[in-house]
Amino acid sequence: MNIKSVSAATGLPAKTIRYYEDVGLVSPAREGNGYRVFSDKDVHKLAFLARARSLGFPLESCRSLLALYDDQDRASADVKAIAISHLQEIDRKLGELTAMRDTLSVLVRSCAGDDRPDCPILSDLAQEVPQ
Amino acid sequence: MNIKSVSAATGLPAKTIRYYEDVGLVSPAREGNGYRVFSDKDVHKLAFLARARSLGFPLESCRSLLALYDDQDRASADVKAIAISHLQEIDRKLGELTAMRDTLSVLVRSCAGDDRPDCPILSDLAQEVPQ
DNA sequence: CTTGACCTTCTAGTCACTGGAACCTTTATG
DNA sequence: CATAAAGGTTCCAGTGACTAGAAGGTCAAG
Repeated sequence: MNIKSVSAATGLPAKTIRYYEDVGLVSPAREGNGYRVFSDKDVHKLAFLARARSLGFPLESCRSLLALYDDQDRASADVKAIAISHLQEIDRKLGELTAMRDTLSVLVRSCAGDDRPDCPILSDLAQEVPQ
Repeated sequence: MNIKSVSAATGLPAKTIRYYEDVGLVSPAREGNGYRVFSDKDVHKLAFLARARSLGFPLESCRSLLALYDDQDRASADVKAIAISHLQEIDRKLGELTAMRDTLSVLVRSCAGDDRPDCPILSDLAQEVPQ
């Protein structure tokens, strides 16, 4: 299987697959012409990575998760710990974004959005007393 | 006012203030010894940037917002347009993160988190049929 | 005179790709 | 058989917004 087919099979861009090889996440074999050849195992690994990335795991966590997947003697606690710490990070970001959203939507609602210069959004940013 | 005081006044790290000068967002004067001297105007600009960044505006939007703030003939519609587009981006990210969170929290709840290897989190990532 | 707290510039690293250039190989078509 | 299109390769540079660290200059206090 060459890179284009793997890209189609996993949904990962070819560039990304090459990048994953660069950082040692997959090691496809090579044909005589230099082309990468992906085994079913490689493809499965890449699909795993695609799924893990789609859940927002950082690449280094993906690497750990892959290693745990390969380790028949793993403890599910180790997997869960990675997932929980990622969940906490997501919650942190959600909190941040929600706070931004709340402030911004109030500001947007209060701005006339016409051709006059008065603007509560700018007043807020400039930390002026609202007139 | 030198960089440390400005940092204290705005909450921005000195490194960040230098970076903002690098990319042309502020242009503090220089003393004979090469030290930056920040006017009240500079400090106000940096406080504006700090506030806009804390609402998640990209630096280039901050640049536009600063320009609009300086332009007495602006239309508030232009400011509002930037804010609305940022709000949409935030909503997009919130949607993404919420979807991740939903999936992940289900997976985390379903994982025993003990010393046994069975793990629904890994099963999901490997796209296996849950046993 | 020295110490310590400032300040400066410069380079390189972060994260996870992505774009593009320059070039090679294979396959299909006239 | 020539050629063109569609695949493949490597390598370099850029993204955003900083941040770490090195090497060194300046200034005020004791």
